[in-house]
Amino acid sequence: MTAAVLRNSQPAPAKPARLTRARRTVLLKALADPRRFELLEKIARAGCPLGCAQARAALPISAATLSHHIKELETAGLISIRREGKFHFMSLRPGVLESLASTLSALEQVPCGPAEGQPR
Amino acid sequence: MTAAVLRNSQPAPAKPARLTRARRTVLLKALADPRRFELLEKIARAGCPLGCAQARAALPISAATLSHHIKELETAGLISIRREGKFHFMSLRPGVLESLASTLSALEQVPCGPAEGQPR
DNA sequence: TAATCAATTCGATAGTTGTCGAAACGTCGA
DNA sequence: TCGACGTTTCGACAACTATCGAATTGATTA
Repeated sequence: MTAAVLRNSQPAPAKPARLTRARRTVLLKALADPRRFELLEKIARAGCPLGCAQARAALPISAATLSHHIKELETAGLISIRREGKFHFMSLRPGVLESLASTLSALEQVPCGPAEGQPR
Repeated sequence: MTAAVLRNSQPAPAKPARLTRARRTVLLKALADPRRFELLEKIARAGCPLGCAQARAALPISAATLSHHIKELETAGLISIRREGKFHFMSLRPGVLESLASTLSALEQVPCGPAEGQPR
């Protein structure tokens, strides 16, 4: 926990590898499906690599659909999969969400117009 | 201008109003279309409220499509529109992208496993 | 080798959505 | 009041995608 907190307490000084437009779109599309996001949440929250069976148990979808979503997340570069025999374990790829988040935040830095707070 | 700078210089101390799942999905869907994102970028970068005509000039789409995208962005709560006579001016709604960004970043705070940096 | 199990792929389907042209609506100026 | 213009709505269409059951692949075990 301390390590995580430390990593977090440094204000992440804006180096998360700028995203191309195409990549940004791919990421956003991958995240825009609610079930897929939920899956990603499970993977992220698990901390340790998550097995497909566990994912399966957590989501009310068929194996085929789960496989589809996993492939999407992997293709988008959001997760990586370690394949061990017939089991596959998924883990969050570090830094990717960070990059996207900072891309989004960057848009908020309005350079000029102060008035449009409540245009009402 | 000073007001905006001030508001911006405070580091937005991490309470950007937690998003519900539904809202998060709506936002992600709204951002996941490349043209719509581009439009949002234009609005954000313009600083001052952007007229439809300017948006129109900047994007290679028909008026109908533009209107559609504008509605999507407004429905998602990403922009607000000031309607003055026959002209409409769009501006970024402050804080929304921030909320989403922090939601995404929050997923990266792995609680336990520090080792899966490169599962290789 | 055969059976079993995990995961993927295939084929199909339903729902969503980005796009446009045409028509409609609202506002402004003549 | 009329016409011009900016924006929206309507209707339609094409492309995409989430979903599933069934068939397949690949690995483990009997």
